[in-house]
Order: sequence, then C-alpha cells, then structure tokens
Amino acid sequence: MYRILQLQLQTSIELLLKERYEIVPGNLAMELPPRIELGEIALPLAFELAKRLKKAPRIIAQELQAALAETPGIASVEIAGAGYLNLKLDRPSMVQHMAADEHSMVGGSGFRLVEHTSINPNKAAHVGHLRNAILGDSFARMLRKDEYKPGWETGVQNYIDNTGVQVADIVVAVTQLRGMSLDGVRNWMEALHSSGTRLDYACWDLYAEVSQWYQADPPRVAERRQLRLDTLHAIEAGGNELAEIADLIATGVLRRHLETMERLGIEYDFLPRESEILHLHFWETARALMVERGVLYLETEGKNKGCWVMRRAISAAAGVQLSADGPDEDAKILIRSNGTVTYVGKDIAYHLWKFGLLGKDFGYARFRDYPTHTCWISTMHHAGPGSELTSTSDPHPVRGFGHADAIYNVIDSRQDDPQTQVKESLRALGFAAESEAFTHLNYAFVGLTTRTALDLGYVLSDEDRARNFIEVSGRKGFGVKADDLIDRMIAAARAEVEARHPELEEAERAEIANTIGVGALRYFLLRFTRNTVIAFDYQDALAFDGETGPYAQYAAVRAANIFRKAGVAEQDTLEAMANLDPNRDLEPLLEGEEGAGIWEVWLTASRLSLVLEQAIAAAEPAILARYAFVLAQQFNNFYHRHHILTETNPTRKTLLLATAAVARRDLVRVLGWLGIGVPAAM
RNA sequence: GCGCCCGUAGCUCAGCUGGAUAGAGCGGCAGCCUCCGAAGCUGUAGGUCAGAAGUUCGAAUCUUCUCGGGCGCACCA
Repeated sequence: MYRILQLQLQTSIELLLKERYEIVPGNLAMELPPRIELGEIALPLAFELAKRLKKAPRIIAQELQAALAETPGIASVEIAGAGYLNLKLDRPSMVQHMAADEHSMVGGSGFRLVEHTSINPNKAAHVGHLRNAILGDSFARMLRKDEYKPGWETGVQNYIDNTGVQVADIVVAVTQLRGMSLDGVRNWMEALHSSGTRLDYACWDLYAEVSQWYQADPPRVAERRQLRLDTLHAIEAGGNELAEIADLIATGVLRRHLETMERLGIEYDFLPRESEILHLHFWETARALMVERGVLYLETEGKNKGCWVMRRAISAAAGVQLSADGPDEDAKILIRSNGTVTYVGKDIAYHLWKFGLLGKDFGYARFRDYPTHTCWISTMHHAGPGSELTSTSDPHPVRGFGHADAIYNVIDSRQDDPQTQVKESLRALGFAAESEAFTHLNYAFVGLTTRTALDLGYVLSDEDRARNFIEVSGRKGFGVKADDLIDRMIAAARAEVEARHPELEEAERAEIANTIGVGALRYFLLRFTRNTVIAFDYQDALAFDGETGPYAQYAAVRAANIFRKAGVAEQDTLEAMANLDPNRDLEPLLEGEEGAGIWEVWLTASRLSLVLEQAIAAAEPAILARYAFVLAQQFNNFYHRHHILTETNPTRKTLLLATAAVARRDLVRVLGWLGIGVPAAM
C-alpha cells in the first residue's frame, strides 16, 4: 500500500515540477523519516532543486508544500530542517486500505530461470551448499506467482556435474581402494541402504580417503594420477562399466541431495546433467557458432599457441589490437591444444541452451514427484526401454526450460571470473539482450569458526587458529554436513517443544520442532547479505532468541493465539474494519503516542511490496529477512503494550484485532518467501 | 603483478539510488510472569564508521591513495 502511495506521489510531483519550474526530475528520492513523529515519507527534493533553481531549499519547499498536501492519501506536509518536505499519511484511510489487502502488484512477463544447488554428486552436501540452495530457493519464491502477487513464470533447475573429476575420484575409490566391480557396487549400495547408512555420507569419507591415497605413496603418484585421468575419460566416453558405476553412484547421491533439500522445503523442476551436454554435443554446436562469429579463434603464437581462445571482457573493451600488440596472452582458453574443451566452453554451450540460442534441447524424463509437481531430469532424446528413467512423450514438460528470458545463477563468488566469461561470450556473439538478462547471483563462501572446527574434532595448524575462519574442504573431509546440521537444529527445537508442550501428541511435537528447526536454519543463512563471508558457528546457529527465525515465527504464533482464544476469524476482523468511520472511530485511536505504537505496525506492514521489490531488484533475500524481523519486533512491542482480549471498547478492540491480523498476515507472507513456515504452536 | 570483495559498538551484522541525532541482535548491567505463552518486553552502558586527501549545501555511502584481511587470475574440472 505504501508503494501505491509512492507511485501516486511521484506522478503528481513530476506534474507539479513541470508546471511550476519546467523541470523533469531524474531519480525522485523518497525516504522514511528518522522518527515517526516527523511523518511517513520524507522528500529531500528541495535540496536537489536548490542548485538548478538557484533558490534556498527552504523557499522551494514552501512553494511546493501546499500543492503536495492535496495529493490523495496525504494528510499534511511539513517543512523540517534545512528544507525536508515531510509528509504525513492519512492514517485511517491507509489502515482501511490495508485491511482490505490492497497492495501494488509485483511481477511481469517472461520466464525467469533460477539455477541453484548444483552440488557435485560425489559426497554429502555441507553448510556451504545449504547457503546456496537456501538463497536460490528463497529467491525463486520471491519471484514466482502466489496468493499475494502475479510474479513471474519461474523455473528452478539444479545442474548436475555427473561426469567430472570428483565423480571419477569416487569411482577410483570403490574400484581401486575397495576392489568393487559393478555388481559389487550394487551390493554395497544395497547394504548401505538396508543398514540405514546414508550413501552420500559413505562417499564423503571415501572421497577424503582417495584424495589422500593419490598422494600417499610418492613413487606411485604419477601412476595413480593417470588412473584417475583414465577413469575420468572412461566416464565421459560412456558405454563402459566404469561409466555405469559412476552413473549408479552419482544418481544415488543425487537422490540423497534432493532428500536433504526437501527437508528444507527446497524443490526443483529440472536437473540438466553434464553427461547429456556431452553426449548431445552441445559444445560442438556452440563452437561452430562461436567460430562463425569470430568470437573463438585459433591462437598461432605465444604461450597459448595451438589453443582456441576467447578474449576477456576487459581486453575487448580496452580495444587491444590483436595484430599490432601480438597475441592476447590474457585470452581465455576454450579448447586446449590437445583438442579437448575446457569447463567454460561447455558452460557457454549450456547457457546458449538456457536462452534457446543453441538450437538443441535435452530429452526429458520424470525423476522425482513432489506433492505439487514433478522434477524432470535430462536424458538423451530417445531413452531406450528398460532404462531406469522412463522417457516421456512430451518433449517440453516444463514450459520455459531452454527458452528463458532471464536467468539467475546462484554460484559462489569464487566463480565470478568464469561467469563473467560466459556472460561476455553471449555479448560477443551478438546476444546483447541475453547477456543483460544474465545475472550471476553470487555470494561469499561459508567457513567454520575455529571453535566449531575444534568441536568437530578437526586438527588445526597454528596458521589455521590465527584466522577468523576455517575453510571447508571436501578433500580433507572438513565441513559441517547438511543433514547433521539439520538434525541438530531440529533436535534443539525439539527439546524446547518438549519442555513447553508436554501435552501435545508426539507427531504434533515433531512437526512443530521441524518447522522451527528449519526456520532457524534458513533464517540464519539468509540474514547475512550475499557478500558477507559467513563463519559458521554451531552456537550462533542454534540460538533461538533475538534476530532469528524462531523469533519471527513466535510473533506470528502469538498473533494466531489471540484469534484462537477470542474465537474470532482473522478475516472477519479485517472486514469489520471497513464498517468503522475513519474520522470518528479510527482517527482518535491512531493519534498520539499510544496511537502511534499501533500505527507503526500498520506502516511497517504497508511497506511489504516495496521491500519485496527492493529485495528482488538487489537479488538479496537478506533484505526480506531483516524486514521480517522488524515487523515481528513491532508486533511483539504492540502485543506487550495492548491487552486485546480484555479490551472493552468494541471499536478499539476491532482495531487491535485487525492490527494483529495484518501483522500476522504479512509476517506469514514474508516468511513464506524465505521458505520459513509458521508452526501451529510454539 | 592484475581483477573483485571486505574493514562500522566487546562479538556477529544492517545501514536502500549521498540526507536529519550512525542502528539491530548477542553479550554486560538493572528491571518485568495472579493479565492474549517470558522463544517475549523495558531501561542502561558501549562507536575517531581502518587511516588520509578530494568532490559539495551535505559523505559510513562517491573518487584517489595508504594500511590490514579475504577470494580469484592454470592447456584442473
């Protein structure tokens, strides 16, 4: 609702400035005044005009004051300080619009593709992967259609590198270290399953073990490295026992990852795999296009002689001449002199597919059914009978895949360079619009505090101890496994629920503990802005007081409890607000110091769509996390000051109930975008 | 060497396109449960926004430099 007013105000100001000064302002700044007594919208407009009009800001403010006061929804305009125009809103009107759930629309046309998670399917997921998946999932929730907004058509995909060297390492581990054949691997996985051991956990240890093994025997290091390489090539080639083992394990681990993520409410629509990108020859098609357009060229001199390379964005922008300055040694190699393609090359082909520029598509097969939709996986176009994956007759089960209008890649900032490279390749190929619609939603990595690393039993060097955080390392087996963390969060929540609600059924307590544990975890990883390095600490994550998920959940639960005890439906109180007289009933209740405390809850709630827009524009869910906390805080404040159920004045009681209803309604919405549920009780 | 990010209260972090007296949470100290659940609320102490210069009505925010920390920059994936 606040956003609607802002937009109306903007239009009338633009009109006003044109009429009066023949000026078209650029960015019209609107701020929230530092204190609510000053009003609800502050315009520093006069300061900016002062220069252009060569008048004192205060004079200009005075000239605009009267006209602005006539804007609908604005109760009064005051001039403060050196020339601030402070607007006070028509509180009763605002409150009634809010009760009717009027708000600006967030959304637009075009298919938006969010890619996140993308964990190598060779070991268990860890906290760093959780940050990625939670960020991506929250962002997708912010974008897509729901009861509040039309949103955008949104798809979520999780890229699976099932033919990489990490998978090769696991295959080496089972075949060489454990001496298993294909059948042996089947039996092993079978045995793990029946003993209740998580496959990804077993692989976690194996991966650390094989990483050590490569280095363990100095005379044999070269031989083992070669073995690893041969295994990698066999997997890439496909159609052999090693490739089958790789597929068996990678698919098994992938299923585990999806289970882990589902515990956090994270679901996917499509799983494109590296193996299909390889076997469907995406790269060959992309290469032809890149050569044709002169983006990819054969280097004939210098250190990269014999390689096919692409220039970096910086070199291209600087206009460094190829012939005059000799070879561009800074260029990125896409094809090595032995003819093999690099990672960035394959990624360019994949991104041409995302935008529908490749002229090729994956085959699709059902992989996993969620309660409300299906997750598809890539296959070759004609998945043969007897394949584990059932092929589908529908070539495009999810509209928009391979035809995105905007893409968001949730990837660690350590990949800034290659991501820039992919984006640059699109631009260089002449796909300027697509390049612009490419967003690398990057974030800083997650490390462990030394305290947590020591608690987990890791041996740290003196150098490590001197640092602020310890880097996780799959090769060393360092890290907090995602499921362990989720287990501990839920267990901690469980202990609280047991203590507070011994009267509830077992299943009910478990359900509540689950919602709280997951909410606490998601909030913990979302409250940091993306470029902040998180030093993960168990003690901090397990805190349920202060700025945490449970704090916000608790506020929503308290609000719900009021209605349960009152025996009134939230919707009814909101509708009852329309029957109140704005001037006679509402005005007096929203004025003064006490009224301001009530009004502040409404004002904060009214900013919901504005804050959502900002969070989407910045691709920053942390903005919403912060906002959820502020809204909860204001509600708790209000809750503490007003005892609603014992209120005797019926008009006042209606307003107080409606305040709780609105706070709860919008708190549930923001938390929903963050993937945080609200339990039935706490 | 080059590129990107960061440095704000004891600790962990916010601070929107420059705007009013720089804010939260945790921790500390002092209080509040016969009242809708205390996972809550109230009060209090705590800051040379790393440092310097510049841009201007105005800088934590923009520019440059210095110091300190992190991450990238391979014919690895």
